[in-house]
Amino acid sequence: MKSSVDGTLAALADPTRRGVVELLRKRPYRASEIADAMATSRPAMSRHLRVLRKTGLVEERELPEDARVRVYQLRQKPFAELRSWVEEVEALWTDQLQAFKAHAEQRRPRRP
Amino acid sequence: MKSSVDGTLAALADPTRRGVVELLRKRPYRASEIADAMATSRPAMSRHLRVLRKTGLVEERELPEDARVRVYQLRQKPFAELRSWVEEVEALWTDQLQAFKAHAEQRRPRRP
DNA sequence: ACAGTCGTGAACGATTGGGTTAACTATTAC
DNA sequence: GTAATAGTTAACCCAATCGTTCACGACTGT
Repeated sequence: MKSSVDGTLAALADPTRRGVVELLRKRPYRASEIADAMATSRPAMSRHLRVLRKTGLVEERELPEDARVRVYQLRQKPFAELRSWVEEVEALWTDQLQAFKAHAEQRRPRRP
Repeated sequence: MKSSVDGTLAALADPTRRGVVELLRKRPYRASEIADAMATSRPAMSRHLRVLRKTGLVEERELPEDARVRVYQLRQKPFAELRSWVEEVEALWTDQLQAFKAHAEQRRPRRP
């Protein structure tokens, strides 16, 4: 059973791709703009965008007035899934602390 | 400027390490228990735990009654930071959609 | 038709990352 | 004391990944 966040985390692990995500927070950008903004070559960026597409983090559409350019835009679903995964992990802390205290108290410190 | 989440995401990108995190949600475990649970060798797990330690995702402590064993436990801070990063990205969607609609409307479809 | 632009794909090289086995240290048990 | 255990470190191998350059197909403008 592979979690739905595993592709997302792998995609976001790369600093360039994370930069793309942060860029696309503002507004949709075309591929070449993204490459320029991240100071990477277009072939390299093309592959990064492919990864982001396959994991569903971004969505591509065609610009109506110029069929050569592809405009990229964020998709919310993977982020929502990632957030709920993190929240799930975080949810256990109070219990975790209780368990730790309970464990620590039943042990006596060893002598120095 | 490197974000505080970049180490976190890199650490969580590996399935084994993510498995460790999910295991540690329940309670603290000792290193060898973790290795057994993930079905990986102890040296391999040792290195994974080192990564998790350096990024602050886990915390190591010594077992009082046996100084050989190291018990690992989650730390909340990086998860909180990751969650707030995701929330920041998510926060822009309504604006994003508005921007998209505005953009789309000012363009007329090209002729077939 | 021709030149220029947008983006992708392919082939190469370099780097990184994870796994393995084999020492090695520190601690505990006998 | 010696033997056994917990965990890490070191040296090596293999696979995946990222960037580059070059070539290509699709489209646009003139």
